[in-house]
Amino acid sequence: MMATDRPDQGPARPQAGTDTEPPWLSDDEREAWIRLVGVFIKLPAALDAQLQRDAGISHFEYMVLSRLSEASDRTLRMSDLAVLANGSLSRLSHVVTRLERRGWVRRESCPGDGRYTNAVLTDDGMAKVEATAPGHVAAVRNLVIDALRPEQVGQLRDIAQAIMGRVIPGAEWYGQLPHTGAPSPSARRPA
Amino acid sequence: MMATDRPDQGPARPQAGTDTEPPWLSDDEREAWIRLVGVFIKLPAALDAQLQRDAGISHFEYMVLSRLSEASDRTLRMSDLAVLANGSLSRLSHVVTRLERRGWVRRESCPGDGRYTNAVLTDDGMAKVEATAPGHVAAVRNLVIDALRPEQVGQLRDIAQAIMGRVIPGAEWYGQLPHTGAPSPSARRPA
DNA sequence: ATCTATAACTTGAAGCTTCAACTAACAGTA
DNA sequence: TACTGTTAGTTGAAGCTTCAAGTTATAGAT
Repeated sequence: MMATDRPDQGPARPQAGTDTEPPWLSDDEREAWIRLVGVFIKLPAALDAQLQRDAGISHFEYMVLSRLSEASDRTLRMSDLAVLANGSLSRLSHVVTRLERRGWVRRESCPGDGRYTNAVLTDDGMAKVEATAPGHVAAVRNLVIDALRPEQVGQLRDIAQAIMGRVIPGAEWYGQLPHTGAPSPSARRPA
Repeated sequence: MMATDRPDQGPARPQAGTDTEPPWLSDDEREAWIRLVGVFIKLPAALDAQLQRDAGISHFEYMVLSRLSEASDRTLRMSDLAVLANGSLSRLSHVVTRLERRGWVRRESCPGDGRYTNAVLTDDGMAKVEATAPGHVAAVRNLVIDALRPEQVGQLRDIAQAIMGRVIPGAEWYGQLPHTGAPSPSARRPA
């Protein structure tokens, strides 16, 4: 079998800019990679399935509601919320429109600086989050946490952190606990 | 702050069927989880971006072409290919239609059992994979492998394997090297 | 032989995300 | 005051995935 029959591995020659790197993945690396691909395809689908079935919302919608519920005054700027929910501003805008129609979120133009828009979680939205959280956490525990030995949880944290450092260059803040780091600044009005 | 303000954590009471489980995630668990969420949202986007920019195909399309290129006679049953590429049969069918239009794949009704359809990689398709693989492997290396210490690669393999065991119950085969396990049986004709 | 059940696959519609404009609001400058 | 540039956010279209329904081909039963 030719080397080119192993396309998950790489070329016979290194890429430009990576002249010191081994060209292919080793068997160990390849195995880890293929399994990681399985995880990042199937796990989101499993989470979406649980949330859709039990609460009629997507995982992204859940994250939006969840992040808002954690914020002071249940309020966050659209652009801050987009970062916290791991989505683009455009995606968030569409989703907030849908959440607004369902009565869980409302938009407010930021007093003092009309360029900013705040998303605010309504009482109904808060109730929705509270009703949905238990099942979601149970799913996370069942699918991920309980599958791991205690020391693997720490390993996963470090590995995920390391990958995020490459995927979003210069984002060591990633995955910081919201109540650990400062909530995104000026969520309500500009300084 | 009420407990319900931490919706990524869980309810004050355990879920049905998990009576012995702690109801919330611990801070360590929560941190690992939030970072994992970042990975499975941002990493696929980064891979898609690289492949789209350099080759004009999605990561799923790449996996389809790649799996076919590894198969004997570059041929795989649609349903087997769907599993190997981590997708639904419906999704695969749509994608193969697009790949057929681009001349990289063709369909063949399985001789001997017309219920099965084989997808076959054309010469153009093979050339496409060979041209695309180097850049893709470089991206995988850059975004994931090189971000990890050697021992973390093995940890990642085990962790991903453990999670897949929960996400796809009874799928310990997951992430097996294609050339290690037998290729999906009767890819070309029924027994 | 026919009839039923089932598995593989396809298809069209609906919904969501992405992408590329486009608008709005403000800061800085003259 | 007007002009320019920048950033936040919105919007519509295009493309992809999902979902449910429909086809086709075969095995098994009568």
